Amino acid sequence: MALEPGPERPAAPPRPPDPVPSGGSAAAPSSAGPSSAALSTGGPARFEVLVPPPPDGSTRARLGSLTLGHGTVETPQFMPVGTNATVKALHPDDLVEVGASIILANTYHLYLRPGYERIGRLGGLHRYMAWDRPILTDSGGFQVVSLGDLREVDDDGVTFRSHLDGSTHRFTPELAIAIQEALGSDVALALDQPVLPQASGRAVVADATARTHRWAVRSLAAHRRPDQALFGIVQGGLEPDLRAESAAFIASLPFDGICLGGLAGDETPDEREAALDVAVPVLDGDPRVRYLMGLGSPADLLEAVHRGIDLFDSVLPARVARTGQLWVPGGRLNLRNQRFLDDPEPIQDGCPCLACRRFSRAYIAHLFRARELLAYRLATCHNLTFTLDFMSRIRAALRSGTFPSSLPGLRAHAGRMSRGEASVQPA
RNA sequence: GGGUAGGUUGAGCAGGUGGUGAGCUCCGCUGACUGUAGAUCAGCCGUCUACGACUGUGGGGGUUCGAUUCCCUCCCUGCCCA
Repeated sequence: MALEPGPERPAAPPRPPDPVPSGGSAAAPSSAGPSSAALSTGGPARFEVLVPPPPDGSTRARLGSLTLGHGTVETPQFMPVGTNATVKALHPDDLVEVGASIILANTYHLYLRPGYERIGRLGGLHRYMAWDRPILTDSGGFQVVSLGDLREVDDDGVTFRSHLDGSTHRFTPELAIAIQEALGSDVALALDQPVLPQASGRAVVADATARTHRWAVRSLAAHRRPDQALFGIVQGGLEPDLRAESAAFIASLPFDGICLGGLAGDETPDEREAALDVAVPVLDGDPRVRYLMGLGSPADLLEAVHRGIDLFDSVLPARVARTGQLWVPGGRLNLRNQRFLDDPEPIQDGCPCLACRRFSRAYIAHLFRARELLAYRLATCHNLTFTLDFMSRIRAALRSGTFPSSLPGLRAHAGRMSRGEASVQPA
Protein backbone atom coordinates (compact mmCIF):
# COMPACT_ATOMS: atom_id res chain seq x y z
CA MET A 1 0.00 0.00 0.00
CA ALA A 2 1.11 3.53 -0.57
CA LEU A 3 2.04 5.63 2.38
CA GLU A 4 1.11 9.25 2.46
CA PRO A 5 4.03 11.64 2.55
CA GLY A 6 4.78 12.95 5.99
CA PRO A 7 5.81 16.49 6.82
CA GLU A 8 9.40 17.57 6.57
CA ARG A 9 11.46 16.68 9.60
CA PRO A 10 14.75 18.04 10.86
CA ALA A 11 17.87 16.09 10.05
CA ALA A 12 18.46 13.07 12.21
CA PRO A 13 20.72 13.52 15.19
CA PRO A 14 23.96 11.50 15.40
CA ARG A 15 23.21 7.81 15.45
CA PRO A 16 24.30 6.07 18.63
CA PRO A 17 25.49 2.51 18.51
CA ASP A 18 22.75 -0.07 18.91
CA PRO A 19 23.47 -2.06 22.05
CA VAL A 20 21.77 -5.15 20.63
CA PRO A 21 24.09 -6.85 18.14
CA SER A 22 22.54 -8.57 15.17
CA GLY A 23 23.33 -11.88 16.79
CA GLY A 24 20.58 -11.12 19.21
CA SER A 25 22.48 -11.56 22.45
CA ALA A 26 23.89 -9.43 25.18
CA ALA A 27 21.71 -6.37 24.92
CA ALA A 28 22.86 -3.86 27.46
CA PRO A 29 20.45 -1.01 27.94
CA SER A 30 22.20 1.86 29.59
CA SER A 31 21.55 5.44 30.39
CA ALA A 32 21.26 7.66 27.38
CA GLY A 33 24.49 9.31 26.42
CA PRO A 34 25.14 12.97 27.06
CA SER A 35 24.64 13.76 23.39
CA SER A 36 20.93 13.13 23.73
CA ALA A 37 20.48 15.08 26.93
CA ALA A 38 19.50 18.17 24.98
CA LEU A 39 16.36 16.39 23.75
CA SER A 40 15.30 15.25 27.19
CA THR A 41 11.84 16.25 28.29
CA GLY A 42 12.73 15.50 31.88
CA GLY A 43 9.76 13.17 32.34
CA PRO A 44 9.65 9.55 33.43
CA ALA A 45 9.74 8.48 29.79
CA ARG A 46 11.86 10.24 27.23
CA PHE A 47 11.42 9.20 23.63
CA GLU A 48 13.74 10.41 20.94
CA VAL A 49 13.40 9.80 17.25
CA LEU A 50 16.95 9.11 16.14
CA VAL A 51 16.18 8.47 12.48
CA PRO A 52 12.84 9.88 11.32
CA PRO A 53 10.92 8.48 8.38
CA PRO A 54 12.19 9.69 5.01
CA PRO A 55 10.39 12.73 3.56
CA ASP A 56 9.43 10.83 0.41
CA GLY A 57 6.72 9.02 2.34
CA SER A 58 7.97 5.56 1.38
CA THR A 59 7.62 4.42 4.98
CA ARG A 60 6.58 5.70 8.38
CA ALA A 61 9.19 3.55 10.08
CA ARG A 62 11.57 5.31 12.43
CA LEU A 63 14.50 4.51 14.69
CA GLY A 64 14.12 5.72 18.24
CA SER A 65 15.22 5.49 21.80
CA LEU A 66 12.94 5.30 24.82
CA THR A 67 14.58 6.10 28.12
CA LEU A 68 12.81 4.86 31.23
CA GLY A 69 13.71 4.66 34.88
CA HIS A 70 15.52 1.34 34.61
CA GLY A 71 17.19 1.83 31.27
CA THR A 72 16.93 2.74 27.65
CA VAL A 73 14.97 0.81 25.04
CA GLU A 74 16.05 1.04 21.41
CA THR A 75 13.05 1.11 19.09
CA PRO A 76 11.52 -0.50 17.15
CA GLN A 77 11.49 -3.01 19.95
CA PHE A 78 9.67 -6.12 21.10
CA MET A 79 8.74 -6.80 24.73
CA PRO A 80 8.52 -10.42 25.87
CA VAL A 81 5.47 -11.03 28.03
CA GLY A 82 5.88 -12.07 31.64
CA THR A 83 2.30 -12.11 32.84
CA ASN A 84 2.91 -13.59 36.27
CA ALA A 85 6.13 -11.68 36.93
CA THR A 86 8.05 -14.27 34.96
CA VAL A 87 8.55 -14.96 31.29
CA LYS A 88 7.44 -18.56 31.37
CA ALA A 89 10.28 -21.08 31.51
CA LEU A 90 13.04 -18.45 31.62
CA HIS A 91 15.47 -17.23 34.24
CA PRO A 92 16.13 -13.46 34.19
CA ASP A 93 19.65 -14.24 32.98
CA ASP A 94 18.09 -16.01 29.99
CA LEU A 95 16.11 -12.86 29.24
CA VAL A 96 19.27 -10.77 29.30
CA GLU A 97 21.06 -13.21 27.03
CA VAL A 98 18.13 -13.30 24.65
CA GLY A 99 18.45 -9.54 24.31
CA ALA A 100 15.34 -8.38 26.14
CA SER A 101 15.61 -4.74 27.15
CA ILE A 102 12.07 -4.41 28.52
CA ILE A 103 9.38 -6.89 29.46
CA LEU A 104 5.66 -6.72 30.12
CA ALA A 105 3.89 -7.90 33.25
CA ASN A 106 0.19 -8.02 33.99
CA THR A 107 -1.73 -5.98 36.52
CA TYR A 108 -4.75 -8.27 36.61
CA HIS A 109 -2.79 -11.44 37.28
CA LEU A 110 -0.50 -9.91 39.89
CA TYR A 111 -3.46 -8.28 41.61
CA LEU A 112 -5.09 -11.68 42.02
CA ARG A 113 -1.87 -13.46 42.90
CA PRO A 114 0.29 -12.72 44.84
CA GLY A 115 -1.39 -9.33 45.45
CA TYR A 116 -0.05 -5.90 44.67
CA GLU A 117 0.29 -4.80 48.30
CA ARG A 118 2.53 -7.78 48.92
CA ILE A 119 4.76 -6.97 45.95
CA GLY A 120 4.87 -3.39 47.15
CA ARG A 121 5.93 -4.48 50.64
CA LEU A 122 8.60 -6.68 49.13
CA GLY A 123 10.19 -3.75 47.40
CA GLY A 124 8.33 -3.60 44.11
CA LEU A 125 8.17 -5.71 41.01
CA HIS A 126 11.77 -5.25 39.90
CA ARG A 127 13.23 -6.53 43.13
CA TYR A 128 10.53 -9.17 43.49
CA MET A 129 11.31 -10.82 40.15
CA ALA A 130 14.99 -9.90 40.10
CA TRP A 131 14.74 -7.98 36.84
CA ASP A 132 16.50 -4.63 36.83
CA ARG A 133 15.62 -3.49 33.34
CA PRO A 134 12.41 -1.69 32.39
CA ILE A 135 9.00 -3.23 33.00
CA LEU A 136 5.72 -2.18 31.42
CA THR A 137 2.51 -3.31 33.10
CA ASP A 138 -0.67 -3.94 31.20
CA SER A 139 -3.63 -2.41 32.99
CA GLY A 140 -5.81 -5.48 32.98
CA GLY A 141 -7.88 -4.07 30.15
CA PHE A 142 -7.17 -7.03 27.93
CA GLN A 143 -8.71 -9.35 30.50
CA VAL A 144 -11.95 -7.47 29.87
CA VAL A 145 -12.14 -9.40 26.63
CA SER A 146 -10.05 -12.47 27.38
CA LEU A 147 -12.12 -13.40 30.45
CA GLY A 148 -15.25 -13.38 28.31
CA ASP A 149 -18.35 -14.15 30.29
CA LEU A 150 -16.60 -13.79 33.64
CA ARG A 151 -16.94 -10.02 33.53
CA GLU A 152 -19.35 -7.14 33.36
CA VAL A 153 -18.43 -3.63 32.21
CA ASP A 154 -20.16 -0.47 33.35
CA ASP A 155 -19.21 3.17 33.14
CA ASP A 156 -17.42 3.19 36.47
CA GLY A 157 -15.31 0.09 35.90
CA VAL A 158 -15.34 -3.59 35.22
CA THR A 159 -16.37 -6.42 37.51
CA PHE A 160 -14.48 -9.67 37.09
CA ARG A 161 -14.77 -13.18 38.34
CA SER A 162 -11.34 -14.45 39.21
CA HIS A 163 -10.20 -17.19 36.88
CA LEU A 164 -8.38 -18.71 39.86
CA ASP A 165 -11.17 -19.17 42.38
CA GLY A 166 -14.29 -17.55 40.96
CA SER A 167 -14.27 -14.73 43.49
CA THR A 168 -15.64 -11.38 42.38
CA HIS A 169 -13.37 -8.36 41.89
CA ARG A 170 -13.77 -4.90 40.49
CA PHE A 171 -11.32 -2.76 38.57
CA THR A 172 -11.73 0.94 38.11
CA PRO A 173 -9.29 3.17 36.26
CA GLU A 174 -8.18 4.49 39.65
CA LEU A 175 -7.53 1.04 41.11
CA ALA A 176 -5.62 -0.06 38.00
CA ILE A 177 -3.35 2.94 38.49
CA ALA A 178 -2.96 2.30 42.23
CA ILE A 179 -1.99 -1.31 41.58
CA GLN A 180 0.59 -0.36 38.98
CA GLU A 181 2.05 2.31 41.23
CA ALA A 182 2.45 -0.27 43.98
CA LEU A 183 4.07 -2.66 41.52
CA GLY A 184 6.45 0.10 40.51
CA SER A 185 6.59 -0.63 36.82
CA ASP A 186 8.43 1.84 34.62
CA VAL A 187 5.39 2.22 32.40
CA ALA A 188 1.78 1.95 33.53
CA LEU A 189 -1.16 1.73 31.15
CA ALA A 190 -4.57 3.28 31.51
CA LEU A 191 -7.44 0.84 31.93
CA ASP A 192 -9.23 0.42 28.62
CA GLN A 193 -12.01 -1.61 27.08
CA PRO A 194 -10.85 -3.42 23.99
CA VAL A 195 -13.35 -5.28 21.84
CA LEU A 196 -13.07 -8.07 19.32
CA PRO A 197 -13.59 -6.07 16.12
CA GLN A 198 -15.06 -8.93 14.12
CA ALA A 199 -17.43 -10.04 16.85
CA SER A 200 -18.77 -6.59 17.64
CA GLY A 201 -21.02 -4.18 15.84
CA ARG A 202 -20.16 -0.53 15.35
CA ALA A 203 -22.31 0.51 18.28
CA VAL A 204 -20.39 -1.79 20.62
CA VAL A 205 -17.06 -0.46 19.36
CA ALA A 206 -18.22 3.14 19.70
CA ASP A 207 -19.46 2.53 23.21
CA ALA A 208 -16.26 0.80 24.33
CA THR A 209 -14.11 3.48 22.74
CA ALA A 210 -15.98 6.31 24.41
CA ARG A 211 -15.72 4.52 27.74
CA THR A 212 -11.98 4.01 27.18
CA HIS A 213 -11.65 7.75 26.64
CA ARG A 214 -13.43 8.60 29.88
CA TRP A 215 -11.27 6.10 31.71
CA ALA A 216 -8.16 7.63 30.15
CA VAL A 217 -8.98 11.01 31.68
CA ARG A 218 -9.62 9.41 35.07
CA SER A 219 -6.38 7.44 34.85
CA LEU A 220 -4.37 10.59 34.30
CA ALA A 221 -6.08 12.28 37.21
CA ALA A 222 -5.35 9.33 39.47
CA HIS A 223 -1.71 8.88 38.51
CA ARG A 224 0.72 10.18 41.13
CA ARG A 225 4.02 8.42 40.86
CA PRO A 226 6.56 10.78 39.25
CA ASP A 227 9.07 8.06 38.35
CA GLN A 228 6.50 6.07 36.40
CA ALA A 229 5.34 6.79 32.86
CA LEU A 230 1.68 6.47 31.93
CA PHE A 231 0.56 5.49 28.44
CA GLY A 232 -2.93 5.91 27.05
CA ILE A 233 -4.65 3.43 24.76
CA VAL A 234 -6.35 4.15 21.44
CA GLN A 235 -9.33 1.97 20.57
CA GLY A 236 -11.88 2.38 17.79
CA GLY A 237 -11.88 -1.14 16.42
CA LEU A 238 -11.71 -1.33 12.66
CA GLU A 239 -14.02 1.62 12.11
CA PRO A 240 -11.81 4.20 10.39
CA ASP A 241 -13.53 7.28 11.81
CA LEU A 242 -13.71 5.86 15.32
CA ARG A 243 -10.08 4.78 15.18
CA ALA A 244 -8.94 8.20 13.98
CA GLU A 245 -11.13 9.99 16.50
CA SER A 246 -9.74 7.81 19.29
CA ALA A 247 -6.17 8.46 18.24
CA ALA A 248 -6.80 12.19 18.22
CA PHE A 249 -8.47 12.09 21.63
CA ILE A 250 -5.81 10.01 23.36
CA ALA A 251 -3.09 12.11 21.74
CA SER A 252 -4.73 15.25 23.10
CA LEU A 253 -4.09 14.06 26.65
CA PRO A 254 -0.73 14.36 28.44
CA PHE A 255 0.21 10.71 28.32
CA ASP A 256 3.87 9.69 28.02
CA GLY A 257 3.19 7.30 25.18
CA ILE A 258 0.41 6.19 22.85
CA CYS A 259 -0.79 2.60 22.69
CA LEU A 260 -2.87 1.19 19.87
CA GLY A 261 -5.17 -1.45 21.35
CA GLY A 262 -7.88 -3.75 20.11
CA LEU A 263 -5.75 -5.08 17.27
CA ALA A 264 -3.74 -8.31 17.01
CA GLY A 265 -7.06 -10.04 17.50
CA ASP A 266 -9.33 -11.69 14.98
CA GLU A 267 -8.86 -9.11 12.24
CA THR A 268 -6.96 -9.88 9.04
CA PRO A 269 -3.52 -8.36 8.42
CA ASP A 270 -5.06 -6.10 5.79
CA GLU A 271 -7.67 -4.86 8.22
CA ARG A 272 -5.05 -4.28 10.88
CA GLU A 273 -2.80 -2.39 8.50
CA ALA A 274 -5.73 -0.30 7.36
CA ALA A 275 -6.42 0.63 10.97
CA LEU A 276 -2.78 1.65 11.39
CA ASP A 277 -2.90 3.72 8.25
CA VAL A 278 -5.82 5.60 9.77
CA ALA A 279 -4.46 6.02 13.28
CA VAL A 280 -0.76 6.69 12.78
CA PRO A 281 -1.15 9.74 10.51
CA VAL A 282 -3.23 11.32 13.27
CA LEU A 283 -0.16 10.96 15.49
CA ASP A 284 2.19 12.36 12.90
CA GLY A 285 4.37 15.01 14.43
CA ASP A 286 3.56 13.78 17.92
CA PRO A 287 6.80 13.30 19.86
CA ARG A 288 5.65 10.24 21.78
CA VAL A 289 6.39 6.55 21.39
CA ARG A 290 3.78 4.41 19.63
CA TYR A 291 3.06 0.98 20.99
CA LEU A 292 0.93 -1.59 19.15
CA MET A 293 -0.36 -3.98 21.77
CA GLY A 294 -0.29 -7.70 21.25
CA LEU A 295 1.53 -8.15 17.98
CA GLY A 296 4.19 -10.84 17.82
CA SER A 297 4.77 -12.68 14.57
CA PRO A 298 7.85 -11.33 12.78
CA ALA A 299 6.02 -10.64 9.55
CA ASP A 300 3.34 -8.71 11.41
CA LEU A 301 5.95 -6.75 13.38
CA LEU A 302 7.72 -5.72 10.20
CA GLU A 303 4.57 -4.43 8.53
CA ALA A 304 3.62 -2.49 11.65
CA VAL A 305 7.08 -0.93 11.93
CA HIS A 306 6.72 0.07 8.29
CA ARG A 307 3.51 1.84 9.27
CA GLY A 308 5.09 3.78 12.09
CA ILE A 309 4.97 1.60 15.23
CA ASP A 310 7.85 1.67 17.71
CA LEU A 311 6.99 -0.86 20.38
CA PHE A 312 5.35 -4.27 20.56
CA ASP A 313 4.57 -7.08 22.92
CA SER A 314 3.20 -10.53 22.42
CA VAL A 315 2.94 -13.90 23.95
CA LEU A 316 3.25 -15.55 20.57
CA PRO A 317 6.98 -16.38 20.27
CA ALA A 318 7.11 -17.80 23.79
CA ARG A 319 3.82 -19.64 23.62
CA VAL A 320 4.42 -21.32 20.30
CA ALA A 321 7.90 -22.24 21.49
CA ARG A 322 6.38 -24.19 24.35
CA THR A 323 4.39 -26.23 21.86
CA GLY A 324 7.45 -27.12 19.83
CA GLN A 325 7.34 -24.53 17.04
CA LEU A 326 10.72 -22.96 16.50
CA TRP A 327 11.23 -19.90 14.34
CA VAL A 328 13.97 -19.85 11.74
CA PRO A 329 14.60 -17.48 8.83
CA GLY A 330 11.74 -17.84 6.38
CA GLY A 331 9.46 -19.98 8.51
CA ARG A 332 9.20 -22.38 11.37
CA LEU A 333 10.05 -25.89 12.41
CA ASN A 334 7.61 -28.05 14.33
CA LEU A 335 10.01 -30.00 16.49
CA ARG A 336 7.28 -32.44 17.41
CA ASN A 337 7.39 -33.75 13.86
CA GLN A 338 8.92 -37.20 13.62
CA ARG A 339 11.61 -36.23 11.14
CA PHE A 340 13.51 -34.19 13.70
CA LEU A 341 14.28 -37.17 15.92
CA ASP A 342 17.32 -37.95 13.80
CA ASP A 343 18.31 -34.40 12.85
CA PRO A 344 21.75 -33.56 14.25
CA GLU A 345 21.67 -29.91 13.17
CA PRO A 346 21.01 -27.01 15.53
CA ILE A 347 17.60 -25.38 15.25
CA GLN A 348 19.16 -22.48 13.36
CA ASP A 349 22.70 -22.57 12.10
CA GLY A 350 24.72 -19.70 13.53
CA CYS A 351 22.12 -18.70 16.12
CA PRO A 352 23.81 -17.70 19.38
CA CYS A 353 20.99 -18.79 21.67
CA LEU A 354 21.18 -21.25 24.53
CA ALA A 355 19.54 -23.96 22.42
CA CYS A 356 21.52 -23.54 19.23
CA ARG A 357 24.93 -23.19 20.84
CA ARG A 358 25.00 -26.72 22.18
CA PHE A 359 21.99 -28.84 21.25
CA SER A 360 20.68 -30.62 18.18
CA ARG A 361 17.15 -30.60 16.82
CA ALA A 362 17.11 -34.32 17.58
CA TYR A 363 17.82 -33.77 21.26
CA ILE A 364 15.30 -30.97 21.68
CA ALA A 365 12.70 -33.01 19.78
CA HIS A 366 13.32 -35.79 22.29
CA LEU A 367 12.94 -33.38 25.21
CA PHE A 368 9.55 -32.28 23.88
CA ARG A 369 8.33 -35.85 23.57
CA ALA A 370 9.51 -36.64 27.06
CA ARG A 371 7.95 -33.39 28.28
CA GLU A 372 11.22 -32.49 29.91
CA LEU A 373 11.29 -28.98 31.34
CA LEU A 374 14.50 -28.08 29.52
CA ALA A 375 12.59 -28.24 26.23
CA TYR A 376 10.47 -25.23 27.13
CA ARG A 377 13.40 -23.16 28.26
CA LEU A 378 15.50 -23.90 25.19
CA ALA A 379 12.65 -23.34 22.76
CA THR A 380 11.59 -20.10 24.43
CA CYS A 381 15.17 -18.82 24.39
CA HIS A 382 15.41 -19.56 20.70
CA ASN A 383 12.16 -17.91 19.60
CA LEU A 384 12.78 -14.80 21.68
CA THR A 385 16.32 -14.61 20.34
CA PHE A 386 14.94 -14.88 16.82
CA THR A 387 12.31 -12.21 17.46
CA LEU A 388 14.62 -9.75 19.18
CA ASP A 389 17.33 -10.32 16.60
CA PHE A 390 14.77 -9.59 13.91
CA MET A 391 13.93 -6.28 15.56
CA SER A 392 17.65 -5.56 15.69
CA ARG A 393 17.90 -6.20 11.96
CA ILE A 394 15.07 -3.77 11.38
CA ARG A 395 16.82 -1.15 13.50
CA ALA A 396 20.08 -1.73 11.62
CA ALA A 397 18.28 -1.07 8.34
CA LEU A 398 16.70 2.08 9.73
CA ARG A 399 20.03 3.27 11.10
CA SER A 400 21.77 2.77 7.80
CA GLY A 401 18.96 4.44 5.89
CA THR A 402 18.19 1.32 3.88
CA PHE A 403 14.86 0.49 5.42
CA PRO A 404 12.32 0.78 2.65
CA SER A 405 14.60 -0.90 0.15
CA SER A 406 15.47 -3.69 2.57
CA LEU A 407 11.83 -4.66 3.09
CA PRO A 408 11.86 -7.62 0.69
CA GLY A 409 14.84 -9.18 2.43
CA LEU A 410 13.35 -8.58 5.85
CA ARG A 411 10.02 -10.02 4.72
CA ALA A 412 11.79 -13.14 3.48
CA HIS A 413 13.59 -13.47 6.81
CA ALA A 414 10.33 -13.07 8.73
CA GLY A 415 8.47 -15.70 6.73
CA ARG A 416 5.05 -16.53 8.09
CA MET A 417 5.06 -17.90 11.61
CA SER A 418 1.32 -18.24 12.17
CA ARG A 419 -2.08 -18.32 10.52
CA GLY A 420 -1.68 -21.62 8.79
CA GLU A 421 1.40 -20.87 6.76
CA ALA A 422 3.50 -23.85 5.80
CA SER A 423 6.41 -24.95 7.91
CA VAL A 424 9.93 -24.77 6.62
CA GLN A 425 11.70 -27.99 5.77
CA PRO A 426 14.91 -28.72 7.68
CA ALA A 427 18.11 -27.85 5.92
C1' G B 1 1.19 -83.13 35.63
C1' G B 2 -3.38 -80.99 38.31
C1' G B 3 -6.19 -76.58 39.27
C1' U B 4 -7.51 -71.59 38.25
C1' A B 5 -7.91 -66.77 35.81
C1' G B 6 -7.16 -64.83 31.26
C1' G B 7 -6.01 -63.77 25.50
C1' U B 8 -10.40 -57.34 22.53
C1' U B 9 -7.49 -52.43 17.18
C1' G B 10 1.00 -50.27 19.04
C1' A B 11 0.36 -50.41 24.98
C1' G B 12 -3.20 -50.65 29.00
C1' C B 13 -8.37 -51.24 29.57
C1' A B 14 -14.09 -51.07 29.18
C1' G B 15 -17.90 -53.83 27.24
C1' G B 16 -20.24 -57.99 25.60
C1' U B 17 -24.64 -64.73 29.29
C1' G B 18 -27.04 -66.42 20.85
C1' G B 19 -29.18 -60.81 17.53
C1' U B 20 -25.36 -54.38 14.49
C1' G B 21 -17.98 -54.84 19.55
C1' A B 22 -14.33 -49.17 15.99
C1' G B 23 -15.65 -46.97 23.04
C1' C B 24 -11.84 -44.93 26.84
C1' U B 25 -6.75 -43.58 28.43
C1' C B 26 -1.75 -43.55 26.96
C1' C B 27 1.61 -43.68 22.83
C1' G B 28 1.76 -41.90 17.88
C1' C B 29 0.49 -38.29 13.61
C1' U B 30 -1.02 -33.36 12.12
C1' G B 31 -2.67 -28.54 13.02
C1' A B 32 -3.83 -24.02 15.86
C1' C B 33 -2.02 -20.10 18.94
C1' U B 34 -0.54 -12.48 18.60
C1' G B 35 -1.82 -6.55 25.47
C1' U B 36 -0.91 -15.55 28.48
C1' A B 37 -7.42 -18.91 32.78
C1' G B 38 -2.51 -21.96 27.65
C1' A B 39 4.53 -26.72 29.09
C1' U B 40 -2.33 -25.61 26.24
C1' C B 41 -6.14 -26.83 22.85
C1' A B 42 -8.26 -29.24 18.47
C1' G B 43 -8.52 -33.09 14.72
C1' C B 44 -6.83 -37.88 13.44
C1' C B 45 -5.10 -42.52 15.40
C1' G B 46 -7.94 -51.19 11.83
C1' U B 47 -8.64 -51.16 6.14
C1' C B 48 -10.82 -49.11 1.78
C1' U B 49 -12.74 -47.12 -4.03
C1' A B 50 -13.86 -42.81 2.58
C1' C B 51 -20.68 -37.96 4.34
C1' G B 52 -20.28 -44.50 3.03
C1' A B 53 -18.67 -49.46 3.40
C1' C B 54 -15.61 -53.58 4.99
C1' U B 55 -12.81 -56.27 8.59
C1' G B 56 -11.75 -57.27 13.61
C1' U B 57 -12.99 -60.43 20.33
C1' G B 58 -5.69 -66.01 20.27
C1' G B 59 -5.75 -70.34 16.00
C1' G B 60 -8.76 -74.26 13.86
C1' G B 61 -13.30 -76.90 13.73
C1' G B 62 -18.56 -77.61 15.16
C1' U B 63 -23.88 -76.33 16.46
C1' U B 64 -27.11 -72.30 14.60
C1' C B 65 -30.84 -68.29 10.22
C1' G B 66 -27.07 -65.82 13.14
C1' A B 67 -21.30 -67.16 17.61
C1' U B 68 -17.37 -62.44 21.29
C1' U B 69 -21.17 -65.53 23.74
C1' C B 70 -22.61 -72.57 23.34
C1' C B 71 -19.50 -77.28 22.19
C1' C B 72 -14.63 -79.71 20.71
C1' U B 73 -9.53 -79.03 20.03
C1' C B 74 -4.91 -76.60 19.89
C1' C B 75 -1.63 -72.40 21.16
C1' C B 76 -0.08 -68.57 24.53
C1' U B 77 0.17 -65.80 29.46
C1' G B 78 -0.41 -65.04 34.94
C1' C B 79 -1.20 -67.33 39.63
C1' C B 80 -1.83 -71.71 43.02
C1' C B 81 -0.74 -76.94 44.10
C1' A B 82 2.42 -81.08 43.12
